[in-house]
Amino acid sequence: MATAHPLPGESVKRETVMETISRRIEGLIRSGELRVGSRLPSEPKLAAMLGVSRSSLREALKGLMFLGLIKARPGYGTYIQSSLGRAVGKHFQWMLLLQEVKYLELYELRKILEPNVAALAARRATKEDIARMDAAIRGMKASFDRPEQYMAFEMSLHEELAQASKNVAVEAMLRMMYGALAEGRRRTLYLIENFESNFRRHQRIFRLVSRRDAKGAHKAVLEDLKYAETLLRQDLEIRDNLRTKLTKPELTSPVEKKRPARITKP
Amino acid sequence: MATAHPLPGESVKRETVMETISRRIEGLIRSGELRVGSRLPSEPKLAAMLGVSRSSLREALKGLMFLGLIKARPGYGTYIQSSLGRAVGKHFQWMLLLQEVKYLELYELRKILEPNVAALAARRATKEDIARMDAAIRGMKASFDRPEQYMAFEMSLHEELAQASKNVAVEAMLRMMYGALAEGRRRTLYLIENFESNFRRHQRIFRLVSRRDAKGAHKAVLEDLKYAETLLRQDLEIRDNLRTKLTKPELTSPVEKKRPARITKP
DNA sequence: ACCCTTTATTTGTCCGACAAGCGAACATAT
DNA sequence: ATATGTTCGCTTGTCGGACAAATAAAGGGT
Repeated sequence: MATAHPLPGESVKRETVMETISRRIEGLIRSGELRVGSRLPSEPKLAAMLGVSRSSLREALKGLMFLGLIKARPGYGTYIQSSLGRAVGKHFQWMLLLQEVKYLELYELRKILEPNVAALAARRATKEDIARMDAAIRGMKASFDRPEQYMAFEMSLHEELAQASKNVAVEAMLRMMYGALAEGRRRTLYLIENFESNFRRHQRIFRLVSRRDAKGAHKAVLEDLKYAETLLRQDLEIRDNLRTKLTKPELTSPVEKKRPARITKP
Repeated sequence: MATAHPLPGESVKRETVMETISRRIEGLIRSGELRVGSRLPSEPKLAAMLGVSRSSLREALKGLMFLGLIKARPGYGTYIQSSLGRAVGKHFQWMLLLQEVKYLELYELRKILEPNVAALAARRATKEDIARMDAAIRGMKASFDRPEQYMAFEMSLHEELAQASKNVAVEAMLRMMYGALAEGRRRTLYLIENFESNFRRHQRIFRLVSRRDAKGAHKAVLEDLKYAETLLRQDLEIRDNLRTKLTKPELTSPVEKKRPARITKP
């Protein structure tokens, strides 16, 4: 018959209602009828417009909601919102959860992205950007004894840096990565054995950015990441040693559930 | 009091069923009960297990489907699949659609990511990776007269480079960016006025990677991107001139739709 | 001028039903 | 006995209707 290969390409499946609605809404946006912030028709009306039931429409809208494209509030309506919300990082968080992304790989990605982002920020940050970074730095300095608050301020500093790069694509990428990174935040929290040392490195980065020293900021961020990576690597080795010693073979059985056979009728 | 800031965090809204189910499924994956490739219970059973109706469950599953986490086939079942599918780039495509990402910003991001990816690939590519890259190169050489086929081979070359970096996080980021880039593919297609010149630059990159010259590959990719960026910039200037000459002020009115007032009852 | 209640609208959830698709078991024919 | 067509149960896709919860605007009372 046709091919012996499994033919990885899509098979000839009918278009589902969800895809249809997705395309229709995309068309509405392309034509300019729908903009960011504008309100969608109510679900019954939209369902009538598209010629589908409200149930099917709702499933499609839920999909767009998961993507962060629209936001629905009961009694108020459904609105198109910027997709730069914090839901953007969901993908990466799930990938990390599914063990597809190793934690050290994220640090390699960070070493590629963040130094360049700092360099861009050093060139393009406005006075307001620098003021917000300064606020984050001062917040960090005042939170040596509150680890989670310290981490929150540090994260806001990184987000301000991303915003100061004045590149929305770069900002979205970083936000996504930070979302995945926050997933394992607890793992790295106790790694900061010395908050003052961590603070000094961040303060140095901030000063270089505020002085428009792009190359210096690039170098400082890279050094900071390398240092953090060594800490993480040591921690992973310790954990790995523990795991190999306490191995539990009966728990590692990858039982693959097969489709249960149908019960025969007598 | 707590803080004078507007407190950008979420307000105290009740958790919706969708979020609950999302968390529950996340828990099932964390506990190892669900792995990539394993089958979820059928919708009626799962709804009973979670104590919700099938409708609500389906909406939540639809959200996970949009994220590319699960895949459902009628009459067969719902399975957990790798999230590295081609649906990953949806976010970026939508952002580009919503005019949140400028096209030139994507090139700035490319200039940050791709040279480093090429350097990683030069260090880590296996023989099989290089063989696939060679196939892509040969495909490009044989497609000078078929633009879309040429672009397809060029894209596959870039994907092979990403895969050869042996970093899934980097690969996912690149895949996402290429998805957005493909959105404006037609715009850039005719910019390649000289396919042989484009081919030579790519061939040079491939040779440097196959010879394990990380620094050389880094430099070559950066030069290629700068060249492509100048072409794009010229094109954008031409388009901008046309637009300012043909300006239609009556179309620029950003009419913000307000919620329609309720009709008073006499 | 301020506060409370009412009311229409909108989204969230649930239920029941049927169609379409799939795979395994069964029945039949060659 | 092998091969082929059919039946059957299960699963997802779609539909329609119904009610609850939330929201904002209008209206009324103080």
